[in-house]
Amino acid sequence: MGITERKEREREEMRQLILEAALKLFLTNGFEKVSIRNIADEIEYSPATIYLYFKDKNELLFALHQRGFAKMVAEFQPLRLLNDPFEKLVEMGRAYIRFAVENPELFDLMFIMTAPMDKLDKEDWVEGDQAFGLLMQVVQECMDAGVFQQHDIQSTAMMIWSSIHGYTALFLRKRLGMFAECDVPVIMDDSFNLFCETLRKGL
Amino acid sequence: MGITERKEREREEMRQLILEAALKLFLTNGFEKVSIRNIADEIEYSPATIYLYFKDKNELLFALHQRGFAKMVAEFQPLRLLNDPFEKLVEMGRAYIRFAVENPELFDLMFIMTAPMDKLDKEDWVEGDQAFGLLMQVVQECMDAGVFQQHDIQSTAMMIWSSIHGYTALFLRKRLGMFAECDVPVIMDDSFNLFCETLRKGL
DNA sequence: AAATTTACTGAACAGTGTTCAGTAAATCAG
DNA sequence: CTGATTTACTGAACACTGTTCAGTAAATTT
Repeated sequence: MGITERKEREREEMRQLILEAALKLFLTNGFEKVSIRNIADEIEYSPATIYLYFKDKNELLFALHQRGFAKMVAEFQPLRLLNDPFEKLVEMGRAYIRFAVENPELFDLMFIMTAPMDKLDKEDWVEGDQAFGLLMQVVQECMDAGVFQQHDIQSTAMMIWSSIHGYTALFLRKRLGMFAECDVPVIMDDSFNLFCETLRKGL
Repeated sequence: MGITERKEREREEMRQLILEAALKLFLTNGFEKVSIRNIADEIEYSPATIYLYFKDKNELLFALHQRGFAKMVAEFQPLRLLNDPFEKLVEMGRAYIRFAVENPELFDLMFIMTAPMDKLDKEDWVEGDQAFGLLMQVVQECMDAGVFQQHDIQSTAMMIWSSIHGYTALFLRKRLGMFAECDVPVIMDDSFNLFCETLRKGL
């Protein structure tokens, strides 16, 4: 009975169609300014239809959020080639910041916006979990290689992630108004390099 | 002609009345769930009245945001008594995190939400500027005392602020789902202590 | 061919931020 | 004190928002 399979496939195609349209609109107009009606218009369906494929707007956002992680993980792949674990860590941080600056809307959805996380009960956040696992792995390598002293991995990884995340969060939410606009990138860079140096010397 | 003075005073009182009501509602119900109409109801005025005192919702939010900074600065005062500059820095970080955890809505407004910063043209962000100045001062003291090596102050202060801010941003936006809920505070604390230790050794 | 399931929609509900003509009171000028 | 003007406020509306639900037309099953 291939008919139910086809139905299911069509259903999945429709979901993807919605997500694609939503992503396109979000990336061009920003999240705040895109409504369910806009998305419905884009795919030439009624707004009510969207609710046949997603429970509510948050679920739709969460689906996009997963796409964001897929993209980020893809961009992290080249790092696997690096041999020096510390260099790998540093480049990972740089990639994180670069991703945030180049994909502000996606990054927002993944790490800053409240909306997509509102419904999540407990440990459904597989994507975040995996990404953090990757970081812990690299940190472990640094410790094994003697670049860092032995410390609790979770806390160490958390410390590094938080630090890197801080830059992006403050930058994306426009909290660096105390610097001249043109100085911001260079200060961010200097600051990041200083952090790396400090880690290498002090951790 | 004391009449214009009285008018001005009454106007300021009205502004404060609105802000007080708004803050009360925001802190009890969260920012997302409070509308201009709610605030108007609370003070028993028409919604349109609020627009006679604030250009739009963002301006109202920005006014509250300033109150948040006032409260934060007040909580930072006891730190002035500390003599050891490094201890001062550490306690400043701890106070920042504590403020975020104990006043999540205010902190959100001050450092995470986009809304209040949307209209701000360039360097209107006096509050943030002052707070950052305070941090730079302490960092300078640490360098002078020989706890840190000499580095560019702005970048160093930025590095420290970002790092501390990262914890709070990830925590408040519920991105620590990879840890068991009960572990979060202890990991945050371990991680913060590790950061301080790393700074002392490596900076 | 008839009955049933599926996919979709128009219209509505209750809410949002914001504007604006209109009103009543306070202030000013003569 | 009276009439004109300014001030403070409001009700109603506009153009949105997310979401629901009865109703419809097509696809599928019987």
